[in-house]
Amino acid sequence: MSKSLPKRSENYSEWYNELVKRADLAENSAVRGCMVIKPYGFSIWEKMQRALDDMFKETGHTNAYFPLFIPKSYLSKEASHVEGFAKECAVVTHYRLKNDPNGKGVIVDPEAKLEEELIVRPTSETVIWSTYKNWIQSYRDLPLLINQWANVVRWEMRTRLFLRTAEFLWQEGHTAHSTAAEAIAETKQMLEVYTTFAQEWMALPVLRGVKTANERFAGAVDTYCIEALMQDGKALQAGTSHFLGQNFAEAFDVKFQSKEGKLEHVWGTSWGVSTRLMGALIMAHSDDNGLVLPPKLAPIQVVIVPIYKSEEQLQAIADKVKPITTELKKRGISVKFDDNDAFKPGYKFAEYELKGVPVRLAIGARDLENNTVEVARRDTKTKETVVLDGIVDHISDLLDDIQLSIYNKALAFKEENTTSVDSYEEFKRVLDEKGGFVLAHWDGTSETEEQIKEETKATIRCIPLDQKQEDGVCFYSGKPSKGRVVFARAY
RNA sequence: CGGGGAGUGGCGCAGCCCGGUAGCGCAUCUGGUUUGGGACCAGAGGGUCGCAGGUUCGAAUCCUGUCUCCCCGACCA
Repeated sequence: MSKSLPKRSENYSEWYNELVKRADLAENSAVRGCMVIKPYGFSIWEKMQRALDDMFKETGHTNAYFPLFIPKSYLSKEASHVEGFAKECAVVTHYRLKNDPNGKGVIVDPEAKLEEELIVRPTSETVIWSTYKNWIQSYRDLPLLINQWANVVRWEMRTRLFLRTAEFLWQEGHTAHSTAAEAIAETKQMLEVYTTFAQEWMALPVLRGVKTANERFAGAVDTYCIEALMQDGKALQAGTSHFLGQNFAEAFDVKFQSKEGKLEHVWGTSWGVSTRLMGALIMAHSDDNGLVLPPKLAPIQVVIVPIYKSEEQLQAIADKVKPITTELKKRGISVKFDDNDAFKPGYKFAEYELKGVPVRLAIGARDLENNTVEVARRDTKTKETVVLDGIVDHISDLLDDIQLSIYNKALAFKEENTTSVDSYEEFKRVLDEKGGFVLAHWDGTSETEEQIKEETKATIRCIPLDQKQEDGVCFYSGKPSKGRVVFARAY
């Protein structure tokens, strides 16, 4: 195993794959397309879950759990929904194994065929709406605001750790409302929640927008999304929030009696983010030395590496460090004192850089003498020697500073890599030479969008929510347009 | 599903063309010296070479079949 990572500039995707494995985030499993999320990677996901879950609760949602299996007939109830997922569903056909009569392990018992096949959920709208039918009778039962944390399966042809795996973890919110306006407000509210989470926790600036008909969730009236920009200039959809209209209510016959006594279909939303966010986090901030984690999501925020020659020195350092770690923990800062004797300091420095620990303290004999500590920050790779008095405040401020400066760096990158173009030539040139978000006028037709996709591999990421109304002409067809949309090559 | 590549100790690879009973680096274990940016020395353990057939006195190596994984395309959060 070579010591250094591949360079981003030389082979971005190899850099990503190696980083994920070397930083102990995840690995490929024995099952094709499925990943094992390793403890270090999972603790980052847990931090994401915690922050998001708190925000969901704060906005009135409660968690519940619905089954992994969906009767096949459910999927066919909403026409566009089936069409969207049919090609990538795993199907359970039998419920029993038996010993192979030829003595070669076990075989599927042909006697145990299911009357109706079960689909492993690719998303849960259908089971959930079939349940909501029983839960909703009156306007008094509304709104129904539910989230679930679950795994889902989409049988992908080509997979990549975190970015696209056959099984992945996510949360899916499913809400029911008595009016369209209220459901739309919910859809937008959750988009705001995702935006806040991405920006404040992941330090990831995002674009908010609406998907075009082509990119819309199968079964939705409108799909809202947040889009982030990765360091290689490709866009990544980081979260989606769907206004479902009455599509699923009609398909599953979910009606409520209004105050006026009328029977009406309810209005729905669904929204989700997945372990894909891990991919976004990695690709947005990390460098050729390894992960760069925003302090708010780092499993270990501060690591302390002792530098010593003897047991006595180590003990002296440990004594010096003890009150600091106690005080840091009291403030909710996670800290690790790495006194493992099996590795030298240099090894540890490299290791914690690879793992993206935001702040590293090194303390040795020199520091004991001078009452100082060496403070190194991961994001800028800078080091300074600081006196121990007031070190806890210093670290606490430093973590805030790192969180902010990672965000600002990503924001500057996003702005530098957002380009407005007015001709097809320019469009193609920017895509090939620079990448990033490309703002351009589009005539609003699916035909144009599809042809552009076919010719350039770029898709419309979204119609931005803050779109400026300006008259222009579509760079592809020359037809009139009312505003610019965001194109990019995407993950 | 098309096109390419690869399966050999835990990991990364060499050996295969030209058959002779398996080797290197990292990791692991033991002992010692080390410790301010990925330590060094000495010793040790660990592989029926993806699987199944075949050729041969003899197969990691040649032949046939088969399975799996990875990369590139079409599909997708």
